[in-house]
Amino acid sequence: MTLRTFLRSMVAAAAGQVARAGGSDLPADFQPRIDYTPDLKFGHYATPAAMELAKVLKQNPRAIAEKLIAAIDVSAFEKVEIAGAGFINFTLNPAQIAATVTFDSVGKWLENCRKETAGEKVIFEYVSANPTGPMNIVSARAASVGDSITRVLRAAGHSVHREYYVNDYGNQVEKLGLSFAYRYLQKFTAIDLPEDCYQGEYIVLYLDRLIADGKISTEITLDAGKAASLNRDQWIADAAKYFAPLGIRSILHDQQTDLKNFRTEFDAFFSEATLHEQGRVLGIAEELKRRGKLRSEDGAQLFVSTEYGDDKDRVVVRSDGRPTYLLADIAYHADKVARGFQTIIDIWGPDHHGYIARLSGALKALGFGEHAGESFKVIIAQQVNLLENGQPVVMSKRLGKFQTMRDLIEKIPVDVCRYFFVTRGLSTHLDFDLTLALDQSKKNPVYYVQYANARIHSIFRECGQPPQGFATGELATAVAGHAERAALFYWLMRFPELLQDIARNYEIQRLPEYLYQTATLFTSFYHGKGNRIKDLLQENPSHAQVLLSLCNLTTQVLETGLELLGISAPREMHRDED
RNA sequence: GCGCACGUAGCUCAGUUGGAUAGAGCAGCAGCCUUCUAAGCUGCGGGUCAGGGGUUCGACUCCCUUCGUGCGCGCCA
Repeated sequence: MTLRTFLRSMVAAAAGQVARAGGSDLPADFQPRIDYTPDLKFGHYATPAAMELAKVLKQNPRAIAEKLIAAIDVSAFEKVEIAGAGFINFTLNPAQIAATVTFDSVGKWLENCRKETAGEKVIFEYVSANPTGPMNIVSARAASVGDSITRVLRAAGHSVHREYYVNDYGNQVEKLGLSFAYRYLQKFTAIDLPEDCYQGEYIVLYLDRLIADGKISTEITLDAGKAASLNRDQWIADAAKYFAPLGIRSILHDQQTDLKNFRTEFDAFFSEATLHEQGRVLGIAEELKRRGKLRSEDGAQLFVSTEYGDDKDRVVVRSDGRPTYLLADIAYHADKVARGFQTIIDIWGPDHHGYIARLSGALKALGFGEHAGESFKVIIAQQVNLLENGQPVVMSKRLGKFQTMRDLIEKIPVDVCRYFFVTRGLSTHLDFDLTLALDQSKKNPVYYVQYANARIHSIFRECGQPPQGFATGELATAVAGHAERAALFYWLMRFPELLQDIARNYEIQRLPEYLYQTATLFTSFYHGKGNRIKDLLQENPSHAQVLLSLCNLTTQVLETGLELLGISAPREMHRDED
């Protein structure tokens, strides 16, 4: 259990009792807030429950706080007191901590805390870059954040399916095939690349690879003579059709490689084309029609998204009978529902926020959200301004001159990239200065966290002690009266609570922040008077053992936390001499 | 024009479903290596939380409004 859960149930029981005595019932789902005190001198946890109850009971908060305390077994605590407008501050005693946190490894502790979570069946979609070119920096941001959130969701007890949607259907696929065809023809003939082709040089690189690998069929293969004599339009049409799936496959393959190198894992890559092939895209239009959510206009079918807060109704079937991208996306999300997911989360790029209303409207129209616990949430990953030497790097996909995710990984260590992306909330635009990231790499916060962990293992090495388990009761007793030890210990006790919070609000940036603070508190303990374990080993061996166990708890939290962020946790680090 | 975001220290950003005195890194200044790693530690300076109004015991947080920035407003994806 977490200490917070322990306190929450205690305060909830007291609040119920006080409310009943005051002649009113609390809402069935009333959960008192349990906050951290702003300073350990106020205690370990605090609750503003009396202020919340004051509204319901129409009584003075401090008077209610008195009654709440009377309903709690105060003798079990070190101290319970009322402060300010009516906060109740709790100072736990070691026996309570020993009884609540009873595990000798952080892994087992988290495993036990998972039982507090009503595990949801979650599908988390992120990155989903078009398979028509290399991934950009926003994809890298979404990859870091999405991957880390899903790891935390799992650690907190949810079942998570990680998915990547592949837009391998429609205009852009044809456009890609055409781009390959023209690039191939250009090798033998002077011909301009049409404007509606992908202009990037990467097409040529992929083409060269296909040629080198002997992947081009004899009907399409060109040589100088054939290029001069062929029916050009016919060849282009055939070649475009031939190259399209090959190009998609090659590009997707590279995207998967990049993601893997970025330590971003997916459980499935979902092909849009399969939905079309199975008739499920137009099928979902029928379903919407049955539900009275389509209307006709100029021969096209429109989804009445205005009923769900959209600016205007949106075309889902064109007048020529072809479905739009929106319809395919509706079918895709309907498929997620059909697969039994209750919580559907997408991370989208910055240019898609106008799209949320129509898609969530469509899900509502199809009945998703009518059952308790069903939710659809879109998180928008805002744009990244890439800077080099303080100057913006121009990113223009059209001109094919854009910074790719691969460039990023090649330039900057994955540990630094992932930490950097995940430290900022997704909803703000962020400046990423490549030069700065490299120049300051030695001072980068991620190294500070890793260094703290390496230091702990250095202690283990120096003391000749392999990491042992930890006994929380003994620790709580040993840290009492030592500012640095206590600050570190009670901070570590929050770890599972933090994961529970992130699993609820998806604010992943709180994890790196927490780990940084953990490193700071550890380092300050490390330098603190009387905390030098190597010396204590002779002077006071039992004391040394307890402090080693505090170190062990710290490293387990750091290593688990870094793992959740996909960042390595080296146990030995050495400075490069420059 | 309409819609959705964002605006916090010189710079980049945190700020727990509204909670006690608004924080960190970088940059700046002053100290600290016979020490389990100085990739470190200690201290200092730095803020009308874009402006104004409202809601309440309490607002960086919620509502309204003004200003600024970004994005979206296709029978493209």
